[in-house]
Amino acid sequence: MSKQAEFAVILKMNAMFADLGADELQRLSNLCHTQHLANGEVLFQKGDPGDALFGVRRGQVRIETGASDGSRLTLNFMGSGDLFGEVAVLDGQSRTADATAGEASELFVLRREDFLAFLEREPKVAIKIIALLCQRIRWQSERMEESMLQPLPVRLARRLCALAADFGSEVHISQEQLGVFVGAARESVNRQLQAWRKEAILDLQRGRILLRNMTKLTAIARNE
Amino acid sequence: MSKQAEFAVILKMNAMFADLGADELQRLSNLCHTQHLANGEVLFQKGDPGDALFGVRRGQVRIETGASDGSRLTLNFMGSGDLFGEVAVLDGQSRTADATAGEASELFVLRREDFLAFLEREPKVAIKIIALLCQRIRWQSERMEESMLQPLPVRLARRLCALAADFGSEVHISQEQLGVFVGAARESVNRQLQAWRKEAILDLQRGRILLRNMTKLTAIARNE
DNA sequence: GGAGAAGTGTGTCATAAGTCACATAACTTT
DNA sequence: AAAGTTATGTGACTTATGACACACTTCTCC
Repeated sequence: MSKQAEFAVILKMNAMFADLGADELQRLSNLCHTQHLANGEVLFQKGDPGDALFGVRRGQVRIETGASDGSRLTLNFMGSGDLFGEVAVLDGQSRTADATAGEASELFVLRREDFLAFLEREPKVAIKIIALLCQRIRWQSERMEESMLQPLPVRLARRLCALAADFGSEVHISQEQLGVFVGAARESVNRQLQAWRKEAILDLQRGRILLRNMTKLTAIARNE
Repeated sequence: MSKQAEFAVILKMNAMFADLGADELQRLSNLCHTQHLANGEVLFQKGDPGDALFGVRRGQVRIETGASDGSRLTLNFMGSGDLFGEVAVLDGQSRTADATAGEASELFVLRREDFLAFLEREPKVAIKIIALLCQRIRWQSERMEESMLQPLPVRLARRLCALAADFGSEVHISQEQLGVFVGAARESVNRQLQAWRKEAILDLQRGRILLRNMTKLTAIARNE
């Protein structure tokens, strides 16, 4: 499968472009480039000009925001097939968060200038974009509540459930990363995981978490 | 000034429609209705169908989200001239937050069906809407960081500064409301305010806060 | 295979905030 | 003006979590 066709599939999967016609999709896909990232490499930082949209071909990219004091909060975790940077590509303003490769990755890149030119040629797409943006706004609000009003066990359970949906019952992530992910200290994460291990909800290995009892975990995620 | 003309001014002020032509604006304004709310009356709740956009003609409306356990977090505080419900009116999905009148209020109402019909007639406006939505997304991200990564004094100072910008140095709000506003217990708010009073940063009265030293307050808001 | 690095397990302690329980104080209503 | 209601002030206690410190276990690389 050509690079372009692969990108078209990613676009199609991502709701933003889900109901574009095959022809529109193909013309859009033809505009893409690719880019490689080493593990830990920074793709962009807060404040950088937002001049492209990215799709993950393989690998993993963390979207995170850092407070001035160094505490970080991971907003999202993009895996194969995920798109990000839609906002920056539309309005061209600077990035609101940092993006770092969580492992060696390859990305599809759709540059702003190319995308805008496309939108100009195909105004019907603009209408669909509005719906996507609304969806994004809603998603953000939910995320907001989740991360601040809920206690750590709930946040942690939710993250694990979300990761399980992407990667199956064997989640490959360090406790440190998981800590950053839910906005908590590594030690706190560890203690909670230990407690759950004693309840046979999961098992722990170096850099890996094996989810044993998703039923209980989702119950915790729903806040009992 | 007619009701419609007044609504047109509000629309014009609110960036969403800032660069619409006077003619477009007028046709849009003609679609509005008005609605009255008593103090404490609920305009809509999370989950209600999102079938309208609102503009505050006079009064005050709180946009807040409630966790299941009853803890609440006020996301925004809409005063005269503010618009809200743009997202729901565009995608028609259910409300993501609650809206309650903070005092007796009068609202402009623009119904979804009317608005969509308008957009269909004037496709150029759709493009401008995209920019607004992007802006909204960015604003939300900032809000998110503010409210969760910062300690209470910082959040409180920021809110007071924001309120001061709207209402001057005499902010008319109860400590209870302020607590809901920054997502903290009333008592904690009180203790912090007391501490600031001892430092001559502000003065307290029943239902009222007098800001004495905005310099220090903004310093705290910037996290020292 | 030895040295170091990276990840993990756990104890102790400090601290910010929430909760509860009142005591006032200030407005409202009758 | 008496009674009730709402807003505020404050102390005592609890709890969740972060911070530090350190032991122990894998992995990796020379």
